[in-house]
Amino acid sequence: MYTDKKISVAVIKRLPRYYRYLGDLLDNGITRISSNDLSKRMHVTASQIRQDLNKFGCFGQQGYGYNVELLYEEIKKILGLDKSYNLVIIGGGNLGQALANYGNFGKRGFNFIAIFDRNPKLIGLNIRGIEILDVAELENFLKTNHVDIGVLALPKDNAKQVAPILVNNGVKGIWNFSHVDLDVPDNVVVENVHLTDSLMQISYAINGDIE
Amino acid sequence: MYTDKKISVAVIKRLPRYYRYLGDLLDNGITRISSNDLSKRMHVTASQIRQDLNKFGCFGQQGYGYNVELLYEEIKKILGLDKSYNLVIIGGGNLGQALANYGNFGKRGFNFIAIFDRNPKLIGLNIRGIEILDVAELENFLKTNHVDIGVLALPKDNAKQVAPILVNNGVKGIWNFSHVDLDVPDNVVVENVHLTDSLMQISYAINGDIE
DNA sequence: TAAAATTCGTTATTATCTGATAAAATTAGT
DNA sequence: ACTAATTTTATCAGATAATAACGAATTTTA
Repeated sequence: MYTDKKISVAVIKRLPRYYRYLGDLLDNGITRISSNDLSKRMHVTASQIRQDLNKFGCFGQQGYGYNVELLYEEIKKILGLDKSYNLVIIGGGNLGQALANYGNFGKRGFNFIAIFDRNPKLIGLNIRGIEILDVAELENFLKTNHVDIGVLALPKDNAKQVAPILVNNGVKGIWNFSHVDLDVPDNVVVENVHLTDSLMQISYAINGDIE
Repeated sequence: MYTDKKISVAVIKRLPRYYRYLGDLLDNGITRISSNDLSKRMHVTASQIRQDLNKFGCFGQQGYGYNVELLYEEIKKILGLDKSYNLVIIGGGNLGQALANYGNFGKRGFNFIAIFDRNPKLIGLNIRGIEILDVAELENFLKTNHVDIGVLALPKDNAKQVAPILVNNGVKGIWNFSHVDLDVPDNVVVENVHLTDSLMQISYAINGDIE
C-alpha cells in the first residue's frame, strides 16, 4: 500500500522519462512490461522503477508486470498532463520566438497565448498567430486572462523585475531561462533552465576525462 | 588537505552557480567573502559551500574567508572555462538559430562555428555570420575542423542518426536538446536539455500544491 | 491441474549526501 | 604583543536516496 508522504524531487525528475519510454512502448504496440525489462531499456535498476512507481500507487501486478497503457495514463495524471495550461512568454527575442514556434508543447497541453517585449521593433510581430505585445500591458493582460505559467526569456535584470508582476497576478509557475535566481513565494514554482550552466558541465567533463 | 577522490555530479552541478555568484560579487567590488555570508546570499548552508569547494583544494583561509577573485578564477579553471571550445549546431530550425544568435555563449568561450540542416530552404541562410550548411557535409566538416561539442537541436529520430557521426569524428561533448536518450561511449559526455521534461515538472508542482 | 517461473510490493541494507561540531589558523582590536 | 572574534578545515553524526533481498501473488508451462 502506498503512503502519502512527501515525494522527493529526484523521483519527480524521473517521471517524465518513464512517461516518455512508456509512450514509445505504446507506439510500438507493446502492451505489458516488467520493471526488469524496462530497467534494461532505460539503464536504471528495476528496484528503482518499482520503488518510484510505488510512491504513487500499486500499478503493477505480480507475475505480470505493468500494463503499459494504464501506467502511461497514471503517470500522465500524476504529472498533471491530463489538464492544459496557458503560458505567456516574456521576452520576444530569439529564444522566446523559438519556444513559441516549437509546436510540440501545444500537443502536450501547454499553450502559449501571448508574448511580451519592450522593444518597439518586435511589438506587433506575429509568431504562429500570436502577436508580440508591449510588456507594459503584461499586468493588465494577467488580470483579464487566466495564465498558469510565465516563461522568462529575457536578460537577468529584467527577469527580476518581471517575476513579481507574474507572482502578484496569480501565475503559479515560472519557467526561467534567465541566468538569475528568482526569489518568489513558496506557492509559486520556479523551474530554471540555465543553459550556460549545462554547457559548463560539459566543459568540466571534457577536461576531466583528458586530465 | 584535499583528496583526489571522485567528485559527485551533485557537486559539479552546483559549481556554475557558485561561479555566477562570485562573478556578481566581483562586479560589485567585493574582494572577500566568508562561507557564512555567501550561504545567506545563495540560500544554501555554509557547510555545504565549504565542503564543495574543499573537494578541489583549500581555497579559503581561516579567519579570513575566501578571496573572491582567486576563488572565481579557481572555479573557472575547474569548470574548464579558461579554455575555449568550438561547437557545431545540428538543426537550423528555431532553436538552433536561437542558440546561434545568443551572444553570451561566445563571451564564455563557447564558439559556434557551423550550423547544419538538411532542409534546402535553410541551407545557405546566414546566422550571425555563420552559414547554414547541408548536413551531408557534416562528417567532412568534422574531419577538417576541430570541433569539441555538438549541439543537437533536431527531431529525435534524426538526433539518433547524427550522434554516431559526431562520436566517430572526435566530438567529446554533446549538448542534446532532442527529446531522446542517446547511447554513446563512456568517453563522450552527453548533457540533456529536455525542455518538455522541465515543463512537466512545473505542471506536477502546480497541481500538487492545489490538491 | 499442478509445478515452475515471473514479477511486484515491501523490507532491509548499503551508499551517498547534507548538516553540525571541534580543532586549528588567521585577523583585528587594544 | 596579546587576546578575542572570526572562519576555515577536518571529522562525525544524521538524513536521505539507491540498491539488494525476499515473501506473496500471478502467470505460464507441462
